[in-house]
Amino acid sequence: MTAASSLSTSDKRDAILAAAVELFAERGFYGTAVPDIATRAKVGAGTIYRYFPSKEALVNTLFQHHKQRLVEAVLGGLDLSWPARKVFSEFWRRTCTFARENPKIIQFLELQHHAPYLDEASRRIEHQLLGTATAFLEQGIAQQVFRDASPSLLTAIVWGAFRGIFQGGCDETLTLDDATIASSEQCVWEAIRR
Amino acid sequence: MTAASSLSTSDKRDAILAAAVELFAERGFYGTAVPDIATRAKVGAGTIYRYFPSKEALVNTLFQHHKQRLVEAVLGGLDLSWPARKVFSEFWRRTCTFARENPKIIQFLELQHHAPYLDEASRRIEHQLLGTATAFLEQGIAQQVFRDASPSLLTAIVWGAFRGIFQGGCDETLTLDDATIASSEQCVWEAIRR
Amino acid sequence: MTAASSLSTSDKRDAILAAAVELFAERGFYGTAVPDIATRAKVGAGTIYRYFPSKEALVNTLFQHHKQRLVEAVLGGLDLSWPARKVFSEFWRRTCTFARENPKIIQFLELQHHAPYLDEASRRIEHQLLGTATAFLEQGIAQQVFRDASPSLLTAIVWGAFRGIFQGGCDETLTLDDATIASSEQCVWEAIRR
Amino acid sequence: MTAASSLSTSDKRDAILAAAVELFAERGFYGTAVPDIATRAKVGAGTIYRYFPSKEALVNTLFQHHKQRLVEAVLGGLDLSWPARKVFSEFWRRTCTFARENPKIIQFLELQHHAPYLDEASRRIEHQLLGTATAFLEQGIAQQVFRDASPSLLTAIVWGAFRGIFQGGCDETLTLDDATIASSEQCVWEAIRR
DNA sequence: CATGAATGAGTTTTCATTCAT
DNA sequence: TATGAATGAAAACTCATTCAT
Repeated sequence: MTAASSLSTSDKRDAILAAAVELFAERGFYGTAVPDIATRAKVGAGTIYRYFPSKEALVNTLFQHHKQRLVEAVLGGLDLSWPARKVFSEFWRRTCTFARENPKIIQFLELQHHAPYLDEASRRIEHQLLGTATAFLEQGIAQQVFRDASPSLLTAIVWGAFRGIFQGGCDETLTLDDATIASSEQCVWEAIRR
Repeated sequence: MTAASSLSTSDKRDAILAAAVELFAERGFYGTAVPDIATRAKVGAGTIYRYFPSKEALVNTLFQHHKQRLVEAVLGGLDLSWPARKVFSEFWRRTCTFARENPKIIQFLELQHHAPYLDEASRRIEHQLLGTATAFLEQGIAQQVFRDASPSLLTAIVWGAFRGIFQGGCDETLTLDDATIASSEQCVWEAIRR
Repeated sequence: MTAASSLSTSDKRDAILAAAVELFAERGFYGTAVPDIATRAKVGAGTIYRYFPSKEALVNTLFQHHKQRLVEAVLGGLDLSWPARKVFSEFWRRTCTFARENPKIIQFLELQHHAPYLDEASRRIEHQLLGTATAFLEQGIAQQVFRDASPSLLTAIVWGAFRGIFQGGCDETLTLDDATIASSEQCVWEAIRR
Repeated sequence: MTAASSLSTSDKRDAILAAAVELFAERGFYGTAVPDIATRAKVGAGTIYRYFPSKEALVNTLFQHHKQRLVEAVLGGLDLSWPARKVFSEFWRRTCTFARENPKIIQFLELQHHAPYLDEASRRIEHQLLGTATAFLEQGIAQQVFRDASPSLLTAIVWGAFRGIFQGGCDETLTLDDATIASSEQCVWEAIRR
């Protein structure tokens, strides 16, 4: 067998992950059959079980991997000691850009929110972004940059607004272009600033 | 036989609806088996099919019923010719109150968003609240009460923020008390006002 | 309650029998649901079980009743000592007339042929007509009126031909008018006569 | 592993078809449960759905396959320009031989007559044998070989008689040996000849 | 290592039968 | 006596997972 006629091991695993994230995003976990993932990944159904012990393990692997990517894309190199306005602006721009470039992944991540099949590791990572956001907001509240409200409330508003906008993009009632991102940033900033 | 020892026909239907809305809210449509609904409703599995022709018909009945209740609770008696600030305030207070009193229902409604098993009637009613919101925002934008942004964007931010806050309430990272509602209203108003 | 507002006991039983024979003829035993019989008979589903202990008992009652009626209609007052030609002619005319006047009943009886749910009594009566026919044919063979073949074979041909013609009537590829009956009698007579 | 210890894919499909035709012949379509077919075919219940999309598709596949086999066995190489007596003789001998060698199949085919679950293709093929028979009889009537009766009537008598004889064979009131076949051919020929 | 046919437990749904009214 | 709502066992069918090749 020549190199061209087969995929390397890692490529197969990646094909499975890519197919699964799309299908889970489109139809949800219970709505997606393992053989359908295999078909879209162009591998045999049994092959999936060489890389993942179960459908649940697969969805958890995906969740942790992509949540991590999101965290890195949004927080990587962000310095919370920068001015709050700049931090927020960066955060918003990065989040929206990530969403624009990886809509299926955001859709996938949001759909799995609090799902019963997520394991401990997935649940832990789910709170990572939230934790950093809360820390940032607490600091800003103390410095009287942000409204004197619970950091959880401000986090809920900011992340909720992002999800609403992202969903608008998916529904095609909204276009996630630069102008919209800038405009939305302004709105959400006003929601939280003092 | 005493009145307490048996349920009337209508009570059984109601028990099925109540059990189903809870389970769908907790586990989603595909994650909920019909016999689970029957068990929680304390009826036989076959009984469900005396009231609803299929699991899909059941979820659509629930969706339409509760979405209608939400629309009425939020929009009933609301006069869009009132000052925008007052309309918004009423809308926000009513929405949050409904969510506080009917958390499972909000959770259920949000989970079914754009689900493939929703029928035409469900999809139509899904857009009713959105349509009124957009009309209200358009009017406010024209009157320079709201920011000069697309009404869809403002809708996405307001409804997204509400969902974020509601989810915080479910996660118990937030308490939906009157103070939080008032505080959040202020935040979201600032997000959209000019 | 006045006499006009309710059916007598016997009328209900008859309504059930009439509804059941039609449905069994149209859809077969397994294809007919008991509640459908109740609906067509305009009685409650439970009422059927006041007259018949089970669906199987109902079908056996029907089978025995109508098979008996058929036997009487075909053999009643027939004297096997008449000339064979006349006996056959009477038999054929009576059978075809019964079929023309009671198509559903013939259809029902033929559909249940050798069904696993028929009980001993039904199976016994199923052979009654056959037995008389065989006796008649044996006598005719001995008298060299009929072909020198096994009476079972002649019976099979005569009854098979009748069923074929009857089915043609149901399919509307044939009209069971007097001319057709006379013509068919001639054919079938030629098949068996010496 | 030896050849005997496993079945090829096609063997499994064949085992399902063979088990299904027997059970449908014995108990009818509605009286046969899919798991019963699986048990008799010695496959898992799910396996049936790898080869046939539904129970209805299975029965239609069987019907079309075996009806086609019957048509070929009876009509293959038959030349309607041969003398009518010879054509009839061949037809009768072939039909009876097929029935003797494939009793379950004849039983199966006759039981499905005009069943509501038969699809268009099945219904079309059902009329093929009938059509040829009618054409042959029409020609013979025109040539004054056959009785001056409607071809449908003669067809009904011939096919009905065959079914009666076949059923006698199943009931064991008749033996389908060569003598019986020859004798029956003579009888039925007399029924239709001028 | 890769496969995909095979499986059986689990799903949705039907229906003969019961029983409180 | 008559009812029809209620039931649960069993039907058709699906799909996560296994295993022989």
